[in-house]
Amino acid sequence: MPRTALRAPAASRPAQSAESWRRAALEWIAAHGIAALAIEPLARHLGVTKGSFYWHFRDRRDLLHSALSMWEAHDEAQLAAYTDGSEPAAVRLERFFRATAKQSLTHQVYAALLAEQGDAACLAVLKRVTQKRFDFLGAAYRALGFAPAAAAHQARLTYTAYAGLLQLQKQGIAAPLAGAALDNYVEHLIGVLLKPLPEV
Amino acid sequence: MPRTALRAPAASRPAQSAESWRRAALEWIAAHGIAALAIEPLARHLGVTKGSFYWHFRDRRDLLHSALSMWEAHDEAQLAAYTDGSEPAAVRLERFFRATAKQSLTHQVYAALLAEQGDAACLAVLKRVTQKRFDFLGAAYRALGFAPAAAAHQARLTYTAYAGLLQLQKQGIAAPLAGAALDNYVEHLIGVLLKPLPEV
DNA sequence: TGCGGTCCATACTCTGGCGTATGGATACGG
DNA sequence: CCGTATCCATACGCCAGAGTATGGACCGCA
Repeated sequence: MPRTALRAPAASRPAQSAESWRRAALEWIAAHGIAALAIEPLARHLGVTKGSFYWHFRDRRDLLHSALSMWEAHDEAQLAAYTDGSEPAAVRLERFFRATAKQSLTHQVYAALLAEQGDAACLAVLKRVTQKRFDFLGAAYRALGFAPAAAAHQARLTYTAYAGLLQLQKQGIAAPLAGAALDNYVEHLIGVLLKPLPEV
Repeated sequence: MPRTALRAPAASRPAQSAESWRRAALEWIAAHGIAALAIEPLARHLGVTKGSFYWHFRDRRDLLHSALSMWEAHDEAQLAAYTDGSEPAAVRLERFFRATAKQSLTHQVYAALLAEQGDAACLAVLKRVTQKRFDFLGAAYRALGFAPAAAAHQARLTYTAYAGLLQLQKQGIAAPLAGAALDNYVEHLIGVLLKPLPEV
C-alpha cells in the first residue's frame, strides 16, 4: 500500500498505474464476473505481479470498491447527458433507447453486478445506479403523459426488459441482435413501450 | 463413487441420498449462485462430510450436471402444463403470466444460471430451457393474432422483462413486489403485452 | 555521489476447497 | 454368525489464490 504519499506523485511522470488496475478490473468483471475477479490472474493478464497490486491497493475489496466507484461515476455522467437536454420527452426516450441498445463495457459491468451478489458495498452501488436509471425512466414516462402509477409500471417493464436482454445477450442466447435485427427490435420496443396506454 | 451396483438398492430402505444432494445443490445455487457451489460447505450444510458426496458422485461437475438435468426435466414438465391445455391463447397466457410472477426455486435457479457462465454443459441446459420457453411465448403470440415477426419481438420483450425482473428481485432491488403490488403490475403487463399491436 | 521515495519482483506463509485412500458402521442374505 | 454391500467419517496430499516481507531497480534532488 502506498504509505501516505509524502510528496505529490510527480505530475511529470504518468504513474497512473492504479487507474490501469481499475480499468482492467472492470473489463475482467465484464468478461468473467465479480466472483472471478482475482488478483494474481489479473496481474498475469497485465504482465506484472502481485507486488504492484499490493502497493496500490490494500486488498481485493479495495480494488473492487474503487473500480465500482469509478464505474458509478461514469454511469451517472452518462445518464446526465439524457437528463440535461430540454428536448421533448418522447425524443429523449427514443434517443435513450437507441443508445442503450448498443452493448458496451458499462452495460456488461452492470450485468455482472446484477448477476452475482457481491458484498454490501457492491449491492449499494447497484441499488443507487438502478434507482437513478429507474427514476429517469419514470419521470420520462410521466412527461409522456402516463399517470404516476402507470408510469412506474411502465418504467419497471422497460427497465426489466433492458436488464433481461443484457443477460440473454451476455450468454449468447437470443442471437446477438446486431445491425438491422437490433434496429428492428428497438423499433418494436418504441412502438409498444412509448405509446400512450390504451384505456383499459 | 458407487461401484456399479451389483445389487438393486434394496427397495425397502429409502437410501435416496443422491436425491437430497441434488436438491440441496439446487437450493444452494438458487441462494448463492453456481460459482459458490462447493462440496465441503454443502456437506457441512447437510450435516455430513465429503465421504458421502464422493460415494454418490464422481466430482463437482457430476453433481452440477446431475442437479441441472433434474431441474431441466422439472421445468419442461411445468411448461408442458401450459402447452397441453386447449384453452384459448389469451387465457393460457394470462394464466402463465400470473403463475410465473410468483418466485420459486425453479426461477431462482434459472436466474443463477442466466447470471453466471458455467461450463459448456450448463450453458447448453440454459439454452434449451430458454429456447423452449421462448418458443412457447412466440407460438402463443401468433395464436393471439400477431404476425410472425411481431410475435417474435413481443416474445423477446416479454421474456426479457421476465428475466430482468427475476434478477432485480433477487438483489432485493425494485421492491419484492408482493401481494397487491405484484397483482397490479401483472395486470399492467397484461394490458401492455397481451393487447394486439396498434397499426404503426 | 549518495539519499529518500516510487514502483514492482521474489519468496515466503496461510487458508480453503478438491480429490483420494482407507477404515468403521450398519443392514441384509446365506 | 459370517460375508458382503451400502453409506459415511477421518485423514491424508495437492493446488490456487490471499496477504506479507523484503529487496532491488530506477528517478529526482541536494
